[in-house]
Amino acid sequence: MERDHLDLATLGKTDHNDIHGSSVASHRDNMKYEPKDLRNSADPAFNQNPIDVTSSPEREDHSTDDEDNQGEDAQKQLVLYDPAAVGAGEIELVPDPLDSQPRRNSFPNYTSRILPAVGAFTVQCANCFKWRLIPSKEKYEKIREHILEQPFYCETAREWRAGVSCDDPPDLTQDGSRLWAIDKPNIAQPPPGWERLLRIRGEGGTRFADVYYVAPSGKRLRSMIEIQKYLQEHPEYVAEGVSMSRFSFQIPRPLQENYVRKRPYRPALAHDEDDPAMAVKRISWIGSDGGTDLRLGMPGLSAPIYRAPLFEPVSQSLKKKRTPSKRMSNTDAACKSS
DNA sequence: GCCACCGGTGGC
DNA sequence: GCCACCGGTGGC
Repeated sequence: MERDHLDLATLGKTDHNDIHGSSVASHRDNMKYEPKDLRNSADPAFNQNPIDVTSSPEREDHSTDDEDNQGEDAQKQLVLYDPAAVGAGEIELVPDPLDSQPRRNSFPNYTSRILPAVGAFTVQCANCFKWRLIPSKEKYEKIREHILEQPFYCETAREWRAGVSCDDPPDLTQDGSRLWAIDKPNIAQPPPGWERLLRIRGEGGTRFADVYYVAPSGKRLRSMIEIQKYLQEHPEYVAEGVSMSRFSFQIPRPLQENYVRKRPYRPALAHDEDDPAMAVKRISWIGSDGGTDLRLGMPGLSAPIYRAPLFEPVSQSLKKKRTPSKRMSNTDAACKSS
């Protein structure tokens, strides 16, 4: 059985003490795209999620134990789910026809199968941690855009669901019947007339998903550079106020470990490329690990459609891990991983 | 021929 | 490990 659907969820819990909402600047409105700048930008839309999101399904349903620690895990999450596994009718929202369109991959290494698609959008209440379904992709994007400064609460959902409160049961739980992934916070809404498409890749691939922007003309753009070129070629959009800061190609992160195949070891060319012995080692290492560990059809624990429990702790945020002084050399990494 | 989907690669 | 970019290609 294959998943053919996926839910998007936003984890809304924030540590209120950490909110300095005024920092969302509207700089970067020029056309010049400089990736280096983006990495160091204060614009959250271009930065790594600054706060860890550890999936905590057990915590989600009993909100008693240390919520203080949960406080800093304020982000958004995507939920991937298989409607066939959860039963029809539990989730009636069909957020986006484009995203929900059944897709089939055709790559040689894959048996033809349905690719996951976003099936619903959900956000976690910053107060009770319960998940609330968001009725549309547009609404979800709107909430996501300012989730750090404007946390989501169950009461927020009253806009489309009268009287809902933290006392109501959650709309969704991380019960293992869906795939969950972490979304990035504070991604700008696409400009009017544009669409931001998230395409989930098949399991066992080299990356989890791709983001495309679809211009009003229908043109699909897949990188900031392409956006920049397109805007330069179509100054009418710039005149309308479309700027680079309205785009982000950040993808969510799957909560399921091993959904994405690990990248094979990359030799440290700078250190050993002069050493013939090391060169041989490199070749043999790559050769021995170059197989396709696709992990497709990995049996679940109970029924075929269900999978092993999904909610391993997610890796720390990049920001924490990306401490240059702590990075292992590639040689060390090779030793560790073998 | 187009394009959606995927892998490779360089950089941090 | 993660991100960003982009080339390749099978299926339509």
